[in-house]
Amino acid sequence: MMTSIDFEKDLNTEQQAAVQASDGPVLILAAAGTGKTRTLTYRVASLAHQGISSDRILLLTFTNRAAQEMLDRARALAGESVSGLWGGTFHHMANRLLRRHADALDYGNDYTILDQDDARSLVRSGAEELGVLGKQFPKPDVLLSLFSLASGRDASVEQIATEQFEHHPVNVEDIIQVHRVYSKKKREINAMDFDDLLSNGLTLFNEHPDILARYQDRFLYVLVDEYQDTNKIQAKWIDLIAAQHRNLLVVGDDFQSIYSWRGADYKNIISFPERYPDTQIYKLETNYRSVPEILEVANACIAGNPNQFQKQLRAVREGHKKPFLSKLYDGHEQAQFVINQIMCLRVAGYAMHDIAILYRSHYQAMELQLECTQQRIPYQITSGVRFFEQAHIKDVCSILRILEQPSDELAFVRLLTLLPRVGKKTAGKIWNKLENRFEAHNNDHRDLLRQGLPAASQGAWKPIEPILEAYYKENLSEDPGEIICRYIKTFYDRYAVETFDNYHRRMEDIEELITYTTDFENNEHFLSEMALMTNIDTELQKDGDDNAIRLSTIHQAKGLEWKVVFILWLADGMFPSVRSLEDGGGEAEERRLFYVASTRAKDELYLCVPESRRARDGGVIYYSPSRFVKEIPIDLLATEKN
DNA sequence: GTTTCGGTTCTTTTT
DNA sequence: GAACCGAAAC
Repeated sequence: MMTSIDFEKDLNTEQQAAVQASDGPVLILAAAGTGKTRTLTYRVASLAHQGISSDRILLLTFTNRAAQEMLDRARALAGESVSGLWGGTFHHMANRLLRRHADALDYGNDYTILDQDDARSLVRSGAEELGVLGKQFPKPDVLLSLFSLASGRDASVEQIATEQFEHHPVNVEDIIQVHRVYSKKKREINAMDFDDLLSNGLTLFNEHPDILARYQDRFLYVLVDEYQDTNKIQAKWIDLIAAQHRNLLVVGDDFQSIYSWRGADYKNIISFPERYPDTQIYKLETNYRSVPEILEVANACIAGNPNQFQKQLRAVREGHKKPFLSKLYDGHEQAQFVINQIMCLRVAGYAMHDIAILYRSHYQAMELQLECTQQRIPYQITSGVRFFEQAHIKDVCSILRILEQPSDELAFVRLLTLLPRVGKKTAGKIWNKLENRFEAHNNDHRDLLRQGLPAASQGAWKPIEPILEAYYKENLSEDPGEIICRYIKTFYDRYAVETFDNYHRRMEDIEELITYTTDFENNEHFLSEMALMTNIDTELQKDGDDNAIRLSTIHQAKGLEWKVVFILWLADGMFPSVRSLEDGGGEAEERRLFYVASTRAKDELYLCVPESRRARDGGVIYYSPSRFVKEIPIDLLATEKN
């Protein structure tokens, strides 16, 4: 048995009650900063303590970061007794099941996972084939998010498209056609996008009761983090897998539901007690994170939202300072203000990494980035482009993909179009000649390929061929890093230096990628993991710069905390953003976003309210302060320095 | 007919 | 920074 855990000492009474809840459905309403992760990990440890074998516990999270943190903390607490735990994101779990059972749904078990980029090009080529990609038609990204919404809400594309384009002259029938072609193409190349992982996971259970029964029986306990962010498909899947033992514990905070745009349905959490009438409900309201002045602002801002579980954040910390409201002329002045303030905070003893600047959208941080660079203030930003979706990373992975999955057209085309004088058309022709399949160990296939290449690319292709052969001869499927190394040596290094102005940085990324491959036992595992891994900071960049301030979107800041937080662009139209207000529930969600942002702060919170912005045509747009700021009783805020 | 190049425009949020 | 579009180059 492991060392004993002192539940009474480590947890407050609210948390203890939740951790020691008896079997059956449990709903934990955990407000921001109330020790939600702590409660969940202690629950896991407590189950292990009771002698429940950890491989019969399923723990679902939303982000890779949350999964990692939870597993680490559970292990620290309960040691090896939790090592067999099944834990990860929904997408990971679905992938884990589908790798075993995809054949039951007429997929190959070696299916590829498409990221946003891949999905986009597939949709584009579908739309091109149908000849609908004119000016009057939505762009691939718009179509994709529409398909995604349909999938997540378990609704038809027709329904979502009709809703979405109610007031626009868009041919819904064409959209349905594109969706059909897109789905067909995915089948042809044996690929699933992120949504397919979830929906196929559900289909697997629905259509194969025998498989479902196995997992229902297996998982005695199912725990779900961030339940308010689940979509319909996920909720159904959870209900199914927990149906036999009914030991379903969900943790969430409807106040922090900020993902409805991708199909999250906070009704899942609201209606949980109705779906499970014997639910035990526990509320966590004691906040350890923030000073009372910050919590008062957070409570005040969220109180007006309709349809929610009533919760009040109760502070345990001592009073400090009121949040500071700063009215500024424009983004430039805002940047100046933030930087001046940071200087003061430094003098007051705060470290760089105690400070975060949060904003609605990436572009709202541009002026600040500029200013920080000029003033030599180190900053760390989680940028819009995700590590694994950068061109050079995808380039070197395309060779791994085509080796692993002969029907992966996207990888094939990507690989070939890197060669000189080979573009989409040429690559497509060769792919057709190969009858939509490239087996690298097949001599005929390689001959066909070579013959299809224009003269200008023959020289570049030649040294790549031996790598393909070596994959089989030397059994390199167990060492994807070696494939990348050889590929770089023979081709990509030269390509990169000729193509990218920031060659060195990109090659460093690739070096990191190679190191990263060693964590995986083979190419297949590596590829399917990295498709699900979107942020570098979760895995590759754990050792973030300790001496830098953090710039982040609010969405990416969820679950994190800093001593000092600045919120930028609190202007009506920027935050809440114009686009989010267009559809009905938009304002409430934006308000929750503001709530999430303000509850990230431990000691000090700064609300920045610029009143104008340069328009594209050179004019000036004026904004009134964000409605969220106006809603806060003025005496809760400080407006002058004390 | 294809590919490549150069200029222009626009950035929500994530697995 | 990357997606898009039109023009130049192969």
